[in-house]
Amino acid sequence: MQKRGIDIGTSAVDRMSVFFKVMGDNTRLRILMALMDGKLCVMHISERLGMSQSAISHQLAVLRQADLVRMTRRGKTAVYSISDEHVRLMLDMAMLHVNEEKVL
Amino acid sequence: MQKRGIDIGTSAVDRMSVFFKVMGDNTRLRILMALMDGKLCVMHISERLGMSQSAISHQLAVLRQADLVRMTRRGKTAVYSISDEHVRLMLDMAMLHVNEEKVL
DNA sequence: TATTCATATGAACAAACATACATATGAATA
DNA sequence: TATTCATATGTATGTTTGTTCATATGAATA
Repeated sequence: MQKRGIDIGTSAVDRMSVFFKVMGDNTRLRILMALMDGKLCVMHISERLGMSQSAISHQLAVLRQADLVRMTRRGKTAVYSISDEHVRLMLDMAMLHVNEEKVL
Repeated sequence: MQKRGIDIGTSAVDRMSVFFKVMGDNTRLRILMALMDGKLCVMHISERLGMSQSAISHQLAVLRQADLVRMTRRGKTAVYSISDEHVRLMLDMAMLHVNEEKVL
């Protein structure tokens, strides 16, 4: 039977599909893009995307689990940032891909 | 309200999330990985993945719509191949990403 | 310690999805 | 043209998923 859902993949392809699946949600991707400009706390993200604190927090949990973002505390607020340069690179590349003119 | 599902995105982020969403399914990703080695017809893919012809065909339709694969006819058989070098590159990069040691 | 502020989490629900099964299409050949 | 082979497609179904609402956690301050 086929694995579905976001879970701990074992094989490389499993891990890849989890990675893409996590990226493949509009809200999560918009969160990541917002974080491309710099660290942000949950409230700011939720204001920026015009979405509830809860919705954002849930998606941040998914991004955290997938190790696409990191969290650090500054007093009461949780500050989120892009996890590493690989993620940045993938986002940049995907951006290029979707903007490229389809030749052929 | 939030867009969900695989549809024709309009903004760059929309198109990106569609791109990642299409990649983010185990079956579709395995199809793509199989095609990395060269062109394949539907039957061969379905044998290789151990899945029904119907399931594969449905997913190929999704991949085709997203322009991740191309189809050409050879007599009765439909031959599928990776659409372009961008897709290859993304797959290679994702592979590297999931295999990299996490050094904080 | 009690309160407040920021975030996280649990449960529930509607929407979206992947697959199976049955059937249709469509190209090649008899 | 009738048949066959390879693929595509429609429908149904169980599962997954994103959001909301309500509530819990947990750090800082009074």
